[in-house]
Amino acid sequence: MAKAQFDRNQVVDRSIKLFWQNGFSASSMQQVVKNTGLQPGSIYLAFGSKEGLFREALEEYARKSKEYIRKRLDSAPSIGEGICAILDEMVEDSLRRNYCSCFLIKTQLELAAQRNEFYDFAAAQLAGIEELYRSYLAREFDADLSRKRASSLMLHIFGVKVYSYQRDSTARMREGLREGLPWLPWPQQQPGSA
Amino acid sequence: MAKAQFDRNQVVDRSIKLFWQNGFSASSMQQVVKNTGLQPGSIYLAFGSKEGLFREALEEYARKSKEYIRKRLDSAPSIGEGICAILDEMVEDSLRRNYCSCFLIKTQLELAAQRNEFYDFAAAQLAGIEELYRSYLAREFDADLSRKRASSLMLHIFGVKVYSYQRDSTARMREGLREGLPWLPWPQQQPGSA
DNA sequence: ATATTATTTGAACGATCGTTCAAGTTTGTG
DNA sequence: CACAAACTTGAACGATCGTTCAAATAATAT
Repeated sequence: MAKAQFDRNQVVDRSIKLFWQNGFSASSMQQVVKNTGLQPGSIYLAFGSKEGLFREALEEYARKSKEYIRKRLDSAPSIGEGICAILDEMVEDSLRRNYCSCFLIKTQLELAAQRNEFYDFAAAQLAGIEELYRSYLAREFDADLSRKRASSLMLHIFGVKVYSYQRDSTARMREGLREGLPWLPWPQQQPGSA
Repeated sequence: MAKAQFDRNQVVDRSIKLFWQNGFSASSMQQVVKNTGLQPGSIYLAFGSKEGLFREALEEYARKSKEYIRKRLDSAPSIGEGICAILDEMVEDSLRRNYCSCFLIKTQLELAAQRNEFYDFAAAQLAGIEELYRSYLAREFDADLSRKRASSLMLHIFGVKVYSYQRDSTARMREGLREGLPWLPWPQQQPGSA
């Protein structure tokens, strides 16, 4: 009884990369074959279908995204400072050569018309991320304020994930975030030495 | 020399609807045939290719979007009030059964990985819309403030265009907009009669 | 009315899509 | 070592993709 000769995690990671970049429709199984090195038969035995592979990729991406937020906020001196750090890194990320927004957002926009399971999943995961932020904020603010600030935060995050495609947008985004989320403990701007 | 027997505007409008909903990849020429009533040959004589039709659809959508903003701001009592009205309508729009965000944003996200002419066009048009808002704001604020507020406005618009997919999000978006764009002349909340 | 040109028709093309499966290979078990 | 189970291989399938084009039709010019 031979065991799988490939690393499932690696295959899923490469599929995340492919689907994230090109979307579901524009990614072909032949590209998956090229990117993973597996033959069609192996992929279909392991994942069942293109949708099965996409599902696992999307689930893994969502899991990692939430894990990242938890890790960042758990290790931060305060929730607010943690959020500031996440946002700054998000803005920084838009400078990457192959910046491609957020896999969940892209999936939601691409598949909204079909209202299929992937759209539902992406929407639920994004709602889950808002809930995650809310629960952390609830440690420092009352329930009502936490809810309001979590949704305001998500509105800004979505904005950044789209605005990032604009040329030289980092400075404007940083400014916009500080204006729109004034309750966050943004680091004071250091005065110049002159 | 027979003239075209179809209404080009109508064909483009129906193509906008199709491409806007499903995206470029997931829209097939056979769907275009169904939705427009034209035969393949007629479409290819008139538009050259799927890309040619998509180009005309995207251009027309962008033209109409800018026209809409100009019309709304020109007829408003003040630029600020006009922008408030546009934003409120945008939030209202998210309640539509087949809400599908913004064609330019969706195109940008879908085709960013290929960095093709459509991505470039969508990015340029979105930048053009920011510039449009900036030029209107410049009538009421100084140059620097207009620039900052136009980009803050775009950040919020992008956020709304994604956040709209979340369930029951209108109230949260309205609140978030009023918090994030406090310099706009939002109508005072009417006190209850009791 | 006739010739000419513009447009429509729709079957058909090659390419690529997602997927299958019989045959071959590898691994674990007795 | 022999057997069986698990996995890999990769050619091939039918469906659908975007696109073409010869023939038919409609509209104008003379």
